[in-house]
Amino acid sequence: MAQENVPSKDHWLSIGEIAARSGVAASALRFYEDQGLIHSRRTSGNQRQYQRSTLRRVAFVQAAQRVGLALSEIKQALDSLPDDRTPTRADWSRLSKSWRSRLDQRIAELERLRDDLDGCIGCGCLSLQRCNLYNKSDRLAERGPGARILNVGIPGESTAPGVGTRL
Amino acid sequence: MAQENVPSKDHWLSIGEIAARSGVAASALRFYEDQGLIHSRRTSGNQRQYQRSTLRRVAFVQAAQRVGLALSEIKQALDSLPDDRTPTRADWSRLSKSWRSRLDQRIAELERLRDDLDGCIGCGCLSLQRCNLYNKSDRLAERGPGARILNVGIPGESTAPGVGTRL
DNA sequence: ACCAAGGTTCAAGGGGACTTCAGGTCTTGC
DNA sequence: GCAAGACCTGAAGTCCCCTTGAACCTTGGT
Repeated sequence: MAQENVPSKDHWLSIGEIAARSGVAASALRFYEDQGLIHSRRTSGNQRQYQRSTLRRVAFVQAAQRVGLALSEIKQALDSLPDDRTPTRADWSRLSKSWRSRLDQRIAELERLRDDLDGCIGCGCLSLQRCNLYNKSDRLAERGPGARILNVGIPGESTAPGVGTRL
Repeated sequence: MAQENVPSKDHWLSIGEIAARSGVAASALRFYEDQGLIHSRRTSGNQRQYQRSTLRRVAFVQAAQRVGLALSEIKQALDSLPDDRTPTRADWSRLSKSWRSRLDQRIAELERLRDDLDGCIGCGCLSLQRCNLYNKSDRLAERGPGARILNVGIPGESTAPGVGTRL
């Protein structure tokens, strides 16, 4: 654990180093690689070597996960970065710009939720018919959280029960 | 005015009704019940009957999930509500207050994330060692793998063109 | 040369949040 | 009084995101 300050451009990092620095377990990194979120080259002895920029990719994955995105989506975003060369400032900038809107969206959503909570449940009002929480969260939650994302399942399931609104 | 305001206190709802009005599948409701998030009594024929207030519990669950809380955590919050009687304004108020701070926390977190993204990744800086994104995303803030927040509500929105390899 | 630390693959396991299925029961409307 | 539809249970299946384990190979320091 030395020399991390040395900006040697072609300093490749082992999986253990990436793990240590990103805080992500090596097993998770291998998993990410399987999923195509990160990439490595191999040493003659078949051990993984990552570019430094991988750290940033991993950080991005973590960040995106915190926002609630699935790995498959994150992969899509990362796919827009060049594999062949280290991403430039512009590359990341472009990517981050598009994600900012997602973040903003999500933040707005949470703020709305908070306000609704204060205004509706918080006040204990019983007029749930006009409650934002309800009107928001019913259709909003297409298919509950948990694991799957949009695409999965949702066979002819009824849902959208006319939004009873009447509690 | 509305008939449904008539305080027929003992109007119990079937699981199908709860499902229709909350937009949550009956199977999910049974699951929630298994997990102790909601409760029911049974008819002589062993079918579930829920109090109206269950709708609010379910709404709360949905809302909390959107914030990224795990069911177990949500259960803890709900456990502070009385089982035996319909929660009062004060009950909900107490609960929502504690929850609000979580929401605020989470919102702040996302804002920080957004700013970091702009400031660190966005700018393409290479000083990842001091990068907030890194120092932040280390394990402790996260409650581990498992419940992921789902990003619903942006079905058509396809951020990454994907095809062009450029975002 | 040796050995421990760190890596590799592949397979299976696990937690969270549900859904689906099979087979049987209850309720309701005609 | 009967068929259709709603509901019940328990077990198994699914998705996602990893972790753990077994068995073996590579690297690096003394």
